[in-house]
Amino acid sequence: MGPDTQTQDLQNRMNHVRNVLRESGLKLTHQRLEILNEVCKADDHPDAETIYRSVRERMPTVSLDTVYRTLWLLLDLGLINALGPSRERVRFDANTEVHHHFVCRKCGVIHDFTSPELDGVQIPEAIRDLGQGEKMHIEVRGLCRDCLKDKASDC
Amino acid sequence: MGPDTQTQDLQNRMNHVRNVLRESGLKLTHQRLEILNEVCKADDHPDAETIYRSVRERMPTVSLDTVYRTLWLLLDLGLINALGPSRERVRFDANTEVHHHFVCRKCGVIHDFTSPELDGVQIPEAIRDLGQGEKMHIEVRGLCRDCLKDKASDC
DNA sequence: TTCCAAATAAGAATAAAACCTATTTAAGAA
DNA sequence: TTCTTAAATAGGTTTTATTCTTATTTGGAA
Ligand SMILES: [Mn+2]
Ligand SMILES: [Mn+2]
Ligand SMILES: [Zn+2]
Ligand SMILES: [Zn+2]
Repeated sequence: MGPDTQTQDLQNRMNHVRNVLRESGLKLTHQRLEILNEVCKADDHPDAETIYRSVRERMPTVSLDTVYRTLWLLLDLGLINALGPSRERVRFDANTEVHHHFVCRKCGVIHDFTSPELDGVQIPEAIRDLGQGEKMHIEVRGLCRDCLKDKASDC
Repeated sequence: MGPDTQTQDLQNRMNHVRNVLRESGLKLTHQRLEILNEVCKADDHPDAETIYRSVRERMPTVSLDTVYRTLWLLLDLGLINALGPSRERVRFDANTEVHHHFVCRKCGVIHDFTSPELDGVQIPEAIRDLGQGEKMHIEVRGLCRDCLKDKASDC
């Protein structure tokens, strides 16, 4: 993928986000566009502080709070992803049998599940180039039954 | 699994940990055994604070710091697992194509990878009972090339 | 029983993320 | 264009999960 294609991609991306924001009745602020631009340019999974520092080069008065708010907003809109669950503390699991987790994105409850298909999944060969794989974590995120019920009764 | 089997299981578990600690030249303190007991009894993925409160009922002078140190120790020994961000901040990813992550447990670097097998994995039916699955996160944890090299040169 | 490295308790420190509020601004209406 | 206002921001403060510091205690070997 050449630099032209990449630039084109970024343009498309920016336009798409502009549309989503507009359709959601959200304002297209300079801050949001700069932050979006930075997170789209990065391919190394930056944290909020790193994005903050980059944005500040072009926009010295931007606040860290705005960076956080904007990133959570883009996440809610499904325009970016987050690694390592936010607002969560570490939780411990003494169950060492093979099993996986369903994590509720609203209340944070974690349920175990097993699944013949997933239980059999092995660490793929492809990661040999990246390092030595030790453990695989498979996690499904969504809304638990209780939170679905709460949402339904909000009408 | 009846209550007797469960008690038996817990006993086996405790004995196993006693052996691992002894073999590693670590002390079998009352605190460690109480904390281990609590984390093994729980099946709801408790956080450190919750374990702390439970342990404190039987051992009122235990400190939160000891709970944390013990849980990280058990984790290092491979006797329990951790869910969520340990010592890590949230990181963002604007790449919305289907892909997965290799996370180095030492330096925290995150690399993308794709794998025909994993890319095809769907959210299993089994979680219907638990709620509405929205996204699947597959993550391989291990040591990256650089950290492997560092470890080798430590000799 | 004695001894000491390892472990702990208690309190202080750190830092990621959220909160508060006065001020600014995007964007629709006039 | 100017006016209007709810939404968004800046900057400072607060919260809180986790780690650090240090004086004291203790497990376990001799
Ligand atoms: Mn589990
Ligand atoms: Mn990625
Ligand atoms: Zn929930
Ligand atoms: Zn590494």
